[in-house]
This record gives sequence, C-alpha cells and structure tokens, in this order.
Amino acid sequence: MDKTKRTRLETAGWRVGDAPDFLELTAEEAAFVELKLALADYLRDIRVQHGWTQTYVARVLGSSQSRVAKMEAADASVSVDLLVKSLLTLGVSRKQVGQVIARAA
Amino acid sequence: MDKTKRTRLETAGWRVGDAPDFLELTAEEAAFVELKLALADYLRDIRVQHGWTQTYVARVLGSSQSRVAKMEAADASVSVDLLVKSLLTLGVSRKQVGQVIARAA
DNA sequence: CGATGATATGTCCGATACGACATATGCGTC
DNA sequence: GACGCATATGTCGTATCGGACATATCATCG
Repeated sequence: MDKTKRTRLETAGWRVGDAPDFLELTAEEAAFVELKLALADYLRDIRVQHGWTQTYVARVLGSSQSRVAKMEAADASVSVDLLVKSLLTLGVSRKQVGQVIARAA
Repeated sequence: MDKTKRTRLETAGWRVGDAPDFLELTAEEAAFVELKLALADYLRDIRVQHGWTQTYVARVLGSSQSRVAKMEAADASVSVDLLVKSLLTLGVSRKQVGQVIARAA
C-alpha cells in the first residue's frame, strides 16, 4: 500500500490495520474514502490554481479556515455533502464534480 | 419549470417560490439538489432493476424501509454521503456514481 | 369489501457534522 | 532569532443527519 496515501487516511481519522492494510475497511468503505480524497484533492487544486488562500475560500463559503483545511485533508469530520457544495459554490460544474468522482482509482 | 420536478423538490422539503420558480434557490443550491435527485433516481433504478423491495435494501444497508423511501425521494433529511455510501454498498462502482452525477442536467 | 404487501410520511432521539475559536506548525523575509 | 502570513490540529456548542417506530396511502387479489 502506498505510504503517503496510508498516512493521509490515518491522519484523516481512519484506523488502518498494521499488516493487512485495507483488510479492516470493507471494499465500499475504501471506495468511499478514495472518492472523498479525490474531491478533497480537487478542492485544493482549484484553490491553488486560483492563488486563493484557505482563509479567502472560507469567507466565500461562509465557513472558517480550519474547516477548509480539514476539507482539503479529507478529515473524517467533513462530509461529501460539504465538499460537493463547496466545489459548486466555487464555480465547479456538476459535470466536473462527476468526472472527478468517476476518475479511475 | 417542470411540474413534476417542482413537486418533487417541494415534497423533498424545499421551499420553491410561487411565480419566480427557482429564484429563491441560488444556482449552486439548485445544482446540488439536482445532483441529489439524480443519485436518488439512480438508487431506485438499481433497486427496481433487481426486483428488490425497499425493506430488503434497508436490511442490506443496515437501515430502515422509511430511510430508503426517503433516499429515493431525495428527502431533505438524507445526505449525499448516505446516497453514495448506499450505492457503493449495493455494488455500484465509484465510476458509475461519478457518471450519474456528471450526466448533463 | 377485507386483507396482504409495498411504499410513503411524520416524529423522536442519539450520533455526527459544522462553524468557531484557540493554538500549533511551517516558511519566508528581514 | 523575530515577525508576518499560510496552513494544520484540537476542542466545543449547536444544528443537522440517520435509524427506528408508528402510521398512512396505495395496489392487487381473493
């Protein structure tokens, strides 16, 4: 299993088993987490591409800098709802959102 | 505005203005609701295609019949998280989920 | 018309998500 | 090193979500 991805998952609040890696996550859970990571990464891409700070994005979204940081980290406390709503608010189309999700794992 | 769609939105717990239709929903809100409706419809399609009852699906998901009904109705009390998790659990791939979302409104 | 099975609607309450704030870490620049 | 700015992490109170249950609506069949 990829080291950095593992770290991200653990950091995001998921317990990953020692040796058997993903064996503690069901296939659906794993797919769900990866889907979330994809959205989170995309959110950061959008922000960085525009040269925006997390604080600025937070203001646009009516949220806080810490929440934006957690979104980009795909923290366990952020929902897909929040990620999708945020992307839409930042001008990403529904179609683009779908493409990000559909992109092969 | 389409009559049945309007009814679905209202039923789903959204307040839609009288004459100006969508004017009370921002563009992002509208896109978000439609995205949710797409997932909800797809969930129903999957279920019906397999000849499953809501009760059966509820058991598979570890939920209740009423929740499944609300999911398919895109009720305001169901999140995109729940819809996505449910679809994945029912065997739909992440890619398929993305395609459903990306499908042009 | 019952009666049965499927779906829809309404409410409750325990669980979780979210915004907020404080604080920590990092990283240039002086 | 110290300052300023961006990002990360931890926690709290409240709002929303979700499973459960009750009940309602609606077919279909006898």
